[in-house]
Formats: sequence, structure tokens, C-alpha cells
Amino acid sequence: MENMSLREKKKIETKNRIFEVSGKLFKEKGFENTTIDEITKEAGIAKGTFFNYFPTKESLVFYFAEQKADLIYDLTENETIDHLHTKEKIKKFLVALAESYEKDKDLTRSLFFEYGRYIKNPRNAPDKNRNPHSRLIKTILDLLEEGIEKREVKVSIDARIAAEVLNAVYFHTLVVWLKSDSELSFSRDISAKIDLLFGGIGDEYNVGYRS
Amino acid sequence: MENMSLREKKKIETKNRIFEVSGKLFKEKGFENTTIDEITKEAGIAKGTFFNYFPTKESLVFYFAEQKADLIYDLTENETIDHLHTKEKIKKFLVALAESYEKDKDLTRSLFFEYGRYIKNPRNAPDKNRNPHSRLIKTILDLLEEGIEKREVKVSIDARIAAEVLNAVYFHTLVVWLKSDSELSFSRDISAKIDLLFGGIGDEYNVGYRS
DNA sequence: TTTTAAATATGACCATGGTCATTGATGACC
DNA sequence: GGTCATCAATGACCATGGTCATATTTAAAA
Repeated sequence: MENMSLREKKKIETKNRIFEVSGKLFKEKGFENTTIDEITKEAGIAKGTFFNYFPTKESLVFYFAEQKADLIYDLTENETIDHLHTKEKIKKFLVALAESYEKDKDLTRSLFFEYGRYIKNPRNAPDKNRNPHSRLIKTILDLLEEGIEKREVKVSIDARIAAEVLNAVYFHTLVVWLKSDSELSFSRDISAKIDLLFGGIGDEYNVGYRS
Repeated sequence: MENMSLREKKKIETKNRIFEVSGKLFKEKGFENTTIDEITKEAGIAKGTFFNYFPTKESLVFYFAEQKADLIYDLTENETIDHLHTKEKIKKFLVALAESYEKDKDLTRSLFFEYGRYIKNPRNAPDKNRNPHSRLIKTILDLLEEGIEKREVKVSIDARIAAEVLNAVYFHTLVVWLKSDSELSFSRDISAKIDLLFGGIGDEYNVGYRS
């Protein structure tokens, strides 16, 4: 921070200012109702400058997501849940994550909107390792592998696939919940689904079928 | 069709023309690269007229999705798969659905984009019962309930939750596949995940944990 | 047939996200 | 401290999705 050129310092400062002003305006009026013009005016920069820092308006959303995620991911290292069964650990983690999103539904909606968008247009995609999606999968994967060691998870499963499935269910449940406007159901919903995933759908007593 | 007023006939004709021209242009240049101006010009109508028929450009995508889905859903009534195990039936159905989307990847990407969008803005949402998402869940649900009767699926599970989980996994796998640009992996991927879902993640031999 | 009311079509207009040639600030080098 | 190449800031400009007051067409009433 000290041995930085004036240019570098200014750059960081400008980016931060854009970020702060955006956050403030999004909270006040929502993501959709905030225009680039407003952001740049409030930040005291020209419109074009914004696009020197963020390729699109939507790409801003990722930065919020990342920031929020940072607060949550510590949970996995939290010792108070260390004694729990793998299933409960995963549940706790996903519910906590969802609850943090719950606080800013509008921005969260925009995140999923943008998630869809960057499928089509990788230009907006953030750094692969930083992106919330990859991090979530990785965290679940770690928990599962730990669970396999403890024999709380089937040794025979492919942990990577299982992580993707859990992630899919989490993601989808969140989408449904965002759509439904009912604030209450999410944790119950995700819990029931995780139970189902751990127990399986198929009837193991039905010997009439194999593989 | 005969006892229709001139007005009604024209309306239907115009809507169909918009639909056909859109499809043609989307195939030629992709959804994003086709403008409303082009569509209306090619269809011989004014720009405003378009919005008398479709509230947004994106809402068009749903009509394509519906149309495509109609071709696929007959599969569930297809007698050639009637003898299969519930798991295989579901697999076959989801793979077939995905393969039909595979043929028009650009439009499919736009569909998922729009899926995200209408979470935020219900204005674009199509009729609830017609929408591909609801239909998919309902179809899976039917298959599962049939499977419960045949004891190929655990009696104890909530079929509705299981259907949502399967749907989530399907949806998510499709998204990942759309993103990855690898044409080959989808059916393998979804098959592995369905296997996992039927078998379960938890280790049933680990008696040290219950519920 | 003429009048009237309602449905539909129209395109000028607007808002806003995004671009880019130009201008200005910075710092490496002499 | 002056020169110049590089990097960043700027805002006029553009493209495009979407709106709306007005004009036109149709159906019904008189």
C-alpha cells in the first residue's frame, strides 16, 4: 500500500468508490432501478470510467456476492459444528449461506439473473476461483471427503458428483424460494432435500432390480 | 376457424408470422443478435405491433420452449419404455429432453437466461401450467408415483420433494453442460447423478448415526 | 349507408447500457 | 525540470428494447 504509485492508488480508490456508491444505491432503490448514470454521478466520475473498471453493470453483482460469501465460508472452519454429522454440517452450512442471502433479496435475485447471463456471455464472468459457484462446490466437496473418511458417507460414491448434486439442489431450492416470496420455507425445504439425498430415492428392499 | 371474425383471423395470423420470422432469424443469427426491428421489418409490421403480441423480446423464448417440449413429453406415454425400471425411465426421459435442447444450443441458453430473468420480473412469465418448468416437475412426479406403486421407489419418501430434487439436478446439469461447450458429457453426467440419487449419499452401514 | 365505439396498428420518442476517439494525468528517462 | 510514451478519464455518441399518443381498421348500431 505504501510503495504504490499514485496511479495505482487512484485506481483502487476509484474502484472502491464505485463499489461503495453502487452498494448504497442498490440498497436504497434496488439493482434494476439504479442506473449507471446515477452511480457515476454520485461517485464523481464520468460514465465511461465506470466501464474501465467493470465490463458491465451486471458484473458488479459478482463483487457483492464474493464479499458476502467471505463472511460465510468461515463457518466450515468453525469449531462449534465440528462434532456434527456430515449431513448436519452440510445442512447447517447451506442454511447459513441462504440466510445471508435472505437479507438482501433484490441483490440476490440479480445474482442469479447474472449467473444465467454469464453462461451465455463469459465476458462478465469473474475469476474462476473466486466465483461463488466454484467455492460452494469446493466447500461441499471438502465436507463430503471428510465424511467419507469418517464413514458417514458411502465410500463407494464419487464425491465430486455428490457435491455437484448437493450444489444443484441448493441452487435450485434457492431459486424456487426467491421466486415464491415466502420467507419461511427455505431451511425446512433444503433440510428435507438433504435428508432425501443422503437416504436415497430407490427402494433397497426391492431386490427385483439391480444396477 | 371458419366462424371467426376478420379481426380474430388477422390477430392469429400476425402472431404466427412474428413467431415464424423470429424462429428463422434466431436460427440464422442467434437470439441475441436478432433485433426487434429486424423481426418486425421482416414480418411486415410496425415495431409497436410486436409488443401488442409479446410483452418483451425474451417472452418469445418461452413459446419456443413450449413448442419443443410438446414433441418430447409424449415420450412418457411411449410404450417402448413401459417395461423399464422407474430409474431408467426417468433417465431416458431426461436425456431425451436434453438431447432435443442440444439441437439449438443458442436458443436453449437464452431460455435459461430468461428463466433467471422472469424470477425477477413475472411480467414475462408464461401461463403457469404451460411453462416448461412446471411440466417437467409434474412428469417426473407422475413417474415417481408410479414407481412407488411398483415398489421401485421408497414408499417412505415424499414424491414431491424427490421430483423437485430430480428436477434440480437435471436443470443444474444442463446449465453446467451448456456452459462447458463439451457436447458429449451430458447423458453420462445425468445418468451418474440419477444413480446417486436413487442409491443415496449416506452410509447405511454406519449405525452410529440416526435421523 | 352512415355513425359510433372498440380493437388494433403505427412509428416518433424515450431510457439506458455500452463504445470509442479524444483529452488529460502520470511517471520513466534524460 | 523537461520530454514523451503510456495509461486512465471523459462524454458525445450509438444501438436497441420498450412506451404511448395518435391514426387506422373493423364491428356493431342507428
